Amino acid sequence: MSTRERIIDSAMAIVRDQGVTKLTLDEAAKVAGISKGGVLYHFKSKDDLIRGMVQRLIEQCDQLNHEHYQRQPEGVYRWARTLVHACFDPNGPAFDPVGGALLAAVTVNPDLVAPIQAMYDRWMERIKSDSPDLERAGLICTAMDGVYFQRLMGINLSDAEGAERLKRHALDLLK
Amino acid sequence: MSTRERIIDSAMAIVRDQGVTKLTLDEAAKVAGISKGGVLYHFKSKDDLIRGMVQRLIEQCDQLNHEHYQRQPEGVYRWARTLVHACFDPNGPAFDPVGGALLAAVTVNPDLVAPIQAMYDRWMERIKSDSPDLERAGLICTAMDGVYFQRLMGINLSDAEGAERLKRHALDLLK
DNA sequence: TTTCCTATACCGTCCAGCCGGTACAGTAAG
DNA sequence: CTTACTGTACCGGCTGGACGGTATAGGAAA
Repeated sequence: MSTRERIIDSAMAIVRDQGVTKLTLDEAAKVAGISKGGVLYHFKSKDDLIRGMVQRLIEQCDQLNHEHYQRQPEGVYRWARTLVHACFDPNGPAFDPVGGALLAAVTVNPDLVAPIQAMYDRWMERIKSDSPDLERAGLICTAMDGVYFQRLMGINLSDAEGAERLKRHALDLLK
Repeated sequence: MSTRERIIDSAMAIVRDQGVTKLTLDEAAKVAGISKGGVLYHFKSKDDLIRGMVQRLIEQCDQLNHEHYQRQPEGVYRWARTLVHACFDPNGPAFDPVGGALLAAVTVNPDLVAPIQAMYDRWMERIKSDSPDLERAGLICTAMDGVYFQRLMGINLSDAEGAERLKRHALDLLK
């Protein structure tokens, strides 16, 4: 794996394990096993590093969505179903909150969220394209955001089995 | 209004207007019109200040919920309906992101979210008490979290009228 | 030799927390 | 009444450390 990728991994791990405020160039370098100079060679500023993290997050989300899309049977609500499955995929970025990048971005510089907004817009287009009842699909997608939000914040509205039931219920509504 | 309350107000305003990273004791003091020493007299540390902000947020949420609960007609899903109305109340803490306190808490010290978790637990108890279909109520509450999340992050899944339709759709499901 | 990558040393700034003070009550003895 | 004392609220300077960013040199591979 390239050094650049290792640095992003490290930054993600820091945000996940220690919190956003502990994400410093020094710490990222230490975790990645190189010096601060090395980090600053690959990312010309801290903002740039966060941009890289957000980029990574988006790529992982897109890839996961495409994987699940392929696996979903054709028919109405295919994209919405995809989103639900992706949201609950234990190996996806929705778990193991790689999405700490989001928090880091919002915290340090709200402008860095722009690419995420673009990702949302893309999703919304897809949802629109194959959802007979847009209100219903929208509600469920928003609920998926809620799930993600709770995980990010470390808040639990329901336990593990509750989450499983939520997922099934959402999918039931998309038949 | 007491100085202590004024300081919390100022801290909230800073998070809202300038971002979490700009929340410093100096700045809070400046906005509140007192000195840093004064701030530290009322809050013995920055964490303590944030605790105060979170506390305030919770009180506002609880109060808003009780107001809306009174206004809701009796019957099933009364608490769930309350939550939806509170979430879309333009004068509630869900708008005018006082909830920056949440972000501040998670950012600076994840432990400070604990009171929020307790608030969620209280809500969940209430929802359980009067919802015939718990899965349905849970899905909708989670969607409300999603709405809040999007507002916090400055992300829009849908526009203003889309939000209004979402609200109506949620309430239709709770009849 | 040139290019790519990494290490070391350093600078300026910012910030949390500390602390010695001030102002101003109230209050109680003399 | 007045003096002496006490507690509350607040001020503002200081310090030690952390952090972002720069400059520059070392070294390996091609």
